[in-house]
Amino acid sequence: MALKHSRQRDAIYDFLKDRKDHPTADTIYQGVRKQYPTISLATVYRNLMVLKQDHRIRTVEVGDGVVHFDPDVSEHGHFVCRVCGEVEDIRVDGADEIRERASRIFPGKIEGGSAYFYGVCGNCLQKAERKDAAV
Amino acid sequence: MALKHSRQRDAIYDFLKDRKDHPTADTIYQGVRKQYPTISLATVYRNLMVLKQDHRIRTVEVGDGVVHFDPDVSEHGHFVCRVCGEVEDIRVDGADEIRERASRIFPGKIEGGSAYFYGVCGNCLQKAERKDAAV
DNA sequence: ATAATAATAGTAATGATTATTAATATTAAT
DNA sequence: ATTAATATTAATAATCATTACTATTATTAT
Repeated sequence: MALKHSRQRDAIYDFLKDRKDHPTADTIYQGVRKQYPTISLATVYRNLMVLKQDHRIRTVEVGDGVVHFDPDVSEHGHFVCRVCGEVEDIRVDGADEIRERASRIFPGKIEGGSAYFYGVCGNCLQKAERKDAAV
Repeated sequence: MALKHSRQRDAIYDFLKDRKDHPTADTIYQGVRKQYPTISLATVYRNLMVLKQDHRIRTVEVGDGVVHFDPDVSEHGHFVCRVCGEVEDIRVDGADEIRERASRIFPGKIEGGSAYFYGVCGNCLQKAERKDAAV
């Protein structure tokens, strides 16, 4: 018996599974604390690692020095807004084609991949336009 | 006058510019120290940020909790070996096509992107095969 | 040469993550 | 259901990368 059931792990996964905003470990900790007031931050970290190893969640690193977590393990990329910092899913066809092409030219074995896009999100773009118009 | 010249910054860039192994700030620090024994780690970090803002280098985040630096700012992806941890450049055609397609479906403005591949590098793959053969 | 100020060295502080440990919860076997 | 084995937890200390601070030094425009 290598892995035992734990209510805390369930609560962590339940908190994360419906979210689309890629929260950090601390955000998850704050959220789960409402249901389990005595849960420890270390417990959150440990279980997030377990869930990742089980491929039930994935990590997203966007360059802000903090690891984000994503309950959607299907193939998709991430967009990071340089203004507000939000992380959004972005689905573009052709990723598997790129992966295949990469496998052909690469001497090792490619098992996975991830794509990141950077720029300004729709919301921040609208805000900037409104500001321009006001001047 | 916003930016003054500095020998330390030159030394940092010179150390990095010919390397293809994406060293970390600490590795760069250890390297530059041979020439500038009194250079400070904080100086290395600060100048790496300056060089990044000037688009003379880029950062590469591979999921090991440390930021790596790359003097090659041309469009290319990165492969990370899950066995030895090495980071290799990988150039696949079609990235701009993907970027364009993403721009079409995304409501914001996409200014840049980066692609990561994960797996086992050629070296580690050979080692594994040799090991299999030995058994 | 001088004045203005950007950059530095050295070090303290921060913040995210991981390690430690005694106590608790889960599970398999009785 | 009890027990025994052990995975998990809460609490907290420790680690490690990065950033902030500050008195001093280097660079540059005049």
